[in-house]
Amino acid sequence: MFVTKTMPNNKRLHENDKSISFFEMVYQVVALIPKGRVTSYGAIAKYLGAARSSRMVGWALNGLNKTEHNLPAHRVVNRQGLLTGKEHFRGIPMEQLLTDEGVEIVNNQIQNLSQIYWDPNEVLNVE
DNA sequence: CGATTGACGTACG
DNA sequence: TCGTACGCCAATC
Repeated sequence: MFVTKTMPNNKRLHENDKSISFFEMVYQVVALIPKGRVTSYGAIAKYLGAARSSRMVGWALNGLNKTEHNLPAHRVVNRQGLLTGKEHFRGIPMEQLLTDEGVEIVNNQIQNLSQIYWDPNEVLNVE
């Protein structure tokens, strides 16, 4: 796995722990996305304390492509619910992965996004 | 080593 | 409401 020190069960893992990289924190959050739910690059970036680094989230996921991983990267879409990264998936298409989890997709657009949207800021940052 | 480029998002006109 | 500009961090050119 990519996680070496702080595990996902530790909330606010990014604030006081500088020992892990931005990428590793992205991987941790992605691993937490529940089945049948999706989140956005920006939401992850915001949760990591870098609200304007959403591009890096995508970049981090891109790094997963060249390596073996078991992360649900297909559950990360852009803010509009578009499957912008589908072209980068090898093997099973991103659209099928989501459909198998019960996510409705029409023309690369996730339906009822607001219902299945999973915001790490709300779920993981509950004080 | 500087410039460009991304699985994006926000700000501004 | 729509189009353009820029930021963010890391990797590639």
